[in-house]
Amino acid sequence: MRIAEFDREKVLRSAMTSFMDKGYGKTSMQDLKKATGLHPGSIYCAFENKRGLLLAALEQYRLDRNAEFAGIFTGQHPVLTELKAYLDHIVLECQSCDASRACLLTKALNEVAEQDAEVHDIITLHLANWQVAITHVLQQAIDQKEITSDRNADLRAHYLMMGIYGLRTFAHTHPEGNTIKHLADQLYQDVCR
Amino acid sequence: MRIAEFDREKVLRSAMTSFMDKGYGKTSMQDLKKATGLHPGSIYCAFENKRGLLLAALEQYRLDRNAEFAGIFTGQHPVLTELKAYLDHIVLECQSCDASRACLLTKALNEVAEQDAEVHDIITLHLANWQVAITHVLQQAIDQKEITSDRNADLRAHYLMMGIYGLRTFAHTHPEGNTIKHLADQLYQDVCR
DNA sequence: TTCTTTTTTGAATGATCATTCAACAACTAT
DNA sequence: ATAGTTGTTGAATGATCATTCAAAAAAGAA
Repeated sequence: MRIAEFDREKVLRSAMTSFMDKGYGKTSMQDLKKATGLHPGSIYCAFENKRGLLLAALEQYRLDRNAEFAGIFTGQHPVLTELKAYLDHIVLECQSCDASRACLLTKALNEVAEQDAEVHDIITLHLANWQVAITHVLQQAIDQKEITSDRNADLRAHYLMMGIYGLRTFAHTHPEGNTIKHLADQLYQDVCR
Repeated sequence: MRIAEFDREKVLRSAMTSFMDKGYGKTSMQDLKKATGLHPGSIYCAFENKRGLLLAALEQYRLDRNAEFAGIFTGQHPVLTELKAYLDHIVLECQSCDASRACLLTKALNEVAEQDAEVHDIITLHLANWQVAITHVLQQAIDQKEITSDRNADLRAHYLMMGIYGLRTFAHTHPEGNTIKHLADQLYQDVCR
């Protein structure tokens, strides 16, 4: 027996970053070797494929995002306060040095999901789980009378997700100033109206 | 002298479709040969490059979209009526058989603009022109008292664009039913509120 | 220690790709 | 008609890429 030497999480996060920076297709095994410190053979031994590495990276991404979500929606504050904090967090992400490094899910959805049914299904499932979580949050807000019930939580969640997708794309061409912040604030108002 | 035999617009639209279907990177010259009917040498003679073909296709896309825009915003109807028709048009596009074939600009922005400054600038310019056109439309609506002036045309235009970007991404995972239509309707209300 | 099993290493492989090029064909101008 | 110019053809080129593999190294079991 022999135990693998590398730190799986570190490797997966490096791969994630590479895939987000250059896209899956343009990230060569050499890039991945440099980024992860793993030689080609090791990658194939551990993940079977370049595609297998993507799948593993997507899973790690999901875990990280879930942890982030849980760290914000702790239930210690009013739901709407936490929702606002969540949106502010996303705004900061969009405004960060490299906005194009945003959301591996969306990126992979655009690039590879169209040609790979399994990847499509995985990403769709992740996004569906995210939607369920957001719907749950908004339902709580309705239950606690923080927002009215004349539009149900599902509709509001759909709209919020649409807005977040749009924010990220918009940020590609408007990284400067606080346009993103303004848009996020209005999105918040429209979702909670 | 000798005149090129192919129909430039047809060739560019074929290339556009290929790039939208498979992405720029995964569209091989063989794919382009099949799609356009042009042999590699002819493509290089006419467009210098695969990249040159992308630039030409982007320009054709811009022309087509401008024509489409002008065809809807004719000034023959109230501005808001035309805006609603525009959004309905986009909804149909999102719901069409292959929603992933949407917007070459957004697709190229995600895939190649990050690695190619010139492509980035071209796309950013196109999107900026689109934004100016939408702002103009909304300013007309304000001038004609169809909507209030308590939020200016620029803010409304930004929000509308964000929403349209979001709709397209959302459609990738929710092609079914009329979710997209509902979202577009609410977007319309929020922009015009 | 010695054997067995698994990982690591990095060069080799074969496929695919964008691009080039030289021969050829078509059109214009004289 | 003919020369000159330019588009077309499609095979050849060289680079890049994911993947494989055989040898070496490491770690636990005996």
